[in-house]
Amino acid sequence: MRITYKGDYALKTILKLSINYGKVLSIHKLAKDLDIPVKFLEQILLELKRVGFVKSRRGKVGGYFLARHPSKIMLGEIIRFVDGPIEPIACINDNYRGCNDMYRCIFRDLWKKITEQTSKIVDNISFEDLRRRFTDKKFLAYTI
Amino acid sequence: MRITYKGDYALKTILKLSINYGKVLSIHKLAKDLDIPVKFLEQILLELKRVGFVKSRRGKVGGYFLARHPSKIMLGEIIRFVDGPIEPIACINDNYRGCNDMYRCIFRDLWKKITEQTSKIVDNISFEDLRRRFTDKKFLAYTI
DNA sequence: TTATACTCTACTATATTAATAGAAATTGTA
DNA sequence: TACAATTTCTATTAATATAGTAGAGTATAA
Repeated sequence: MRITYKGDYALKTILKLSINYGKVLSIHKLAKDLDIPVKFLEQILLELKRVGFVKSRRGKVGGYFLARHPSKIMLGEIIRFVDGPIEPIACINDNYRGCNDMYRCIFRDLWKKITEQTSKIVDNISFEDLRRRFTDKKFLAYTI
Repeated sequence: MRITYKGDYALKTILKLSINYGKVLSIHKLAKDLDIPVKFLEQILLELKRVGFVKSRRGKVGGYFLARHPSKIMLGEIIRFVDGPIEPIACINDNYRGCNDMYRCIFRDLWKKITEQTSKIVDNISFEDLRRRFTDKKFLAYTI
């Protein structure tokens, strides 16, 4: 697993929408507050919309909002969608189907173990959990 | 952490040299047995030599061999050297020095936890351990 | 002396990453 | 109805990383 800028942006955006659940936030507002290039965020949000994480409203008071409650969106879902599989190496995905490479097979168990451990973390934390952590930390100096 | 082809090649090469500890193997032999492009492996071995993982002998019966006993080479050392830090996201390396991005800070603990768990695996397995696993598996159909 | 092997520097092709550009469609409101 | 703010869509681009390839040079055992 490697989190790219795109993934980082997506996670921060979903968190922001979670904190503001119920409201509609414009791309411009999100991009400004999260320090993300507007046009890049635009693309990310369109993808997140197509797959059903967020919804949008056009026009004057338009913007984006979460399609589900933050408690129903797991961190791992966003990571996998934006940055691909959790696995540390590509070829583990098809479960080493037809693996006749003995050296690779020795490492296989390790990559699987790492994948399982990482998944256990990201698949058990929802954006509601993150939102709660956020408010608990009380970053009063910042504007939410 | 993401293991690239280069990293995969390096790991398999060190394992091969561990299994054949005490012998000298040529690039050609290694490349052929491990199915790695010769000139690519050449580069990788030079890097591994410069940093002291392997040593080499030139000339007619030349080749490469481990600079240390397999029990003294940890998996994580090779991974970090070839494919960089274990962290799933780049900016965690400097420990978020001067982090005034509250959204990032929320994720920070997670990336640290994932990093710690992964490190715990790769930093506690030596190539001697891997060699033992290999012989225990008794892949008799293959040529070691 | 020669065959075999490592050494070194440079080059290249492709994919991924991280954007940027601009025109079109929608919608609330004055 | 006009318009301003907003999303939508398609294309393009620049930079970097990845995965090699090429070729000339150096060392060494027999």
